[in-house]
Amino acid sequence: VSDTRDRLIEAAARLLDKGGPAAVTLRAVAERCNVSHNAPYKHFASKADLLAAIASRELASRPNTAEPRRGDALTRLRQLMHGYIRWARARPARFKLTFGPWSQGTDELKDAATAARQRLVEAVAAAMKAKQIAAGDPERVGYLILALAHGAADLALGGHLAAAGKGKADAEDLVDDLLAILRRP
Amino acid sequence: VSDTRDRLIEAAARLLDKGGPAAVTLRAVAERCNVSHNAPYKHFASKADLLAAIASRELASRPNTAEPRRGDALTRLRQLMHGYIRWARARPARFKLTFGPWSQGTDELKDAATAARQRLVEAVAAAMKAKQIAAGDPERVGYLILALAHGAADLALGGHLAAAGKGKADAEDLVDDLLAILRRP
DNA sequence: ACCTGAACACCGTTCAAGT
DNA sequence: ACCTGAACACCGTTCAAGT
Repeated sequence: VSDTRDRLIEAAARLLDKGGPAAVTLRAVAERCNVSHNAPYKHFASKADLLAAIASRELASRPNTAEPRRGDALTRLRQLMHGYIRWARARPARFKLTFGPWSQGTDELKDAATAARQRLVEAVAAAMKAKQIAAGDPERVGYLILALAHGAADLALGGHLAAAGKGKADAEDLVDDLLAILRRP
Repeated sequence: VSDTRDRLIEAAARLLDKGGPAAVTLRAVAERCNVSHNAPYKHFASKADLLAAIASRELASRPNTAEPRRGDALTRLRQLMHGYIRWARARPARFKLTFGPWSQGTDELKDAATAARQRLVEAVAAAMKAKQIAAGDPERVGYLILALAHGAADLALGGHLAAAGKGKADAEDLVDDLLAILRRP
């Protein structure tokens, strides 16, 4: 609602991208918005509250932009997950924050999470209907694919995935592996 | 090597479990070891160094204790991943720290990661040899299973997994789902 | 309703010394 | 080799006050 509030969130998110969690101080955020160092307390109860607002906005906006428009059901599902991984790689600090201890709490964030999950489940159901992957509970299979993409992205960020030699696989490869396995024989 | 060094790491890990990352201050760690508030600097170059030491020790010790002794190859593989998830749930702060920005760096940590990965690949290869899961590259399939377990555990910690109704699945269920899919028909 | 300035307790880090 | 005590700049948070 408040203009300053939005600017504070944006400035904080930008500091997060630039210098990691340690760079996000209320003083630096305030300075970047040309307000006094404790003006943020008029918009957020605490620093944790500001971080939660970033996570909430991120979860609400990110999956929408990554939504593909064309292609068959399986292709759309695949692109949805590749978009998820691309987001994690492009904004690792926001990705970590979104699934950190701030994820509990506000209704705004819960609604965003529900909406994102719903889009995934619909993509899975469409792929099942088109008989491009084996029939089953779309919600359960959706969680399976999401958990894999999330884990692959998180491991990749820490450098725990890129092995040398024949086993070499990046996060996108692992998503494709799972989708290939889920295909009907 | 130094006795004080080990005690500092242990005290820091305990503070991490108790109050999260914010509770780990060098001053609190030092106090708990009955040394002055800057004695840690004689053993670690910085706070980040101390945190990296926790991550390293965690990665080296955890997977060993969770190694199962009995059962067929697929059962051992399953128990290995269930142990991974149990670890994440029991010590969420250590789990997050281990795969945080501290994971890069020391050789000690890289060796620990390599050893843990090797154990997983061997379990996968054994299950393939026993024809309990479809043949393939054990390293690649190992990463697939690890990424799923890791992602399921991380999402579960944030409360992003436990949905109501028919799609309900906890992290262990998702591991079992994947192993079931990987089975030969 | 929104903001400022001073102040408090705390933290990471450094430095000069001590044994 | 390992530790202490004082000091510095910085941070989250609070409070009284201003428009």
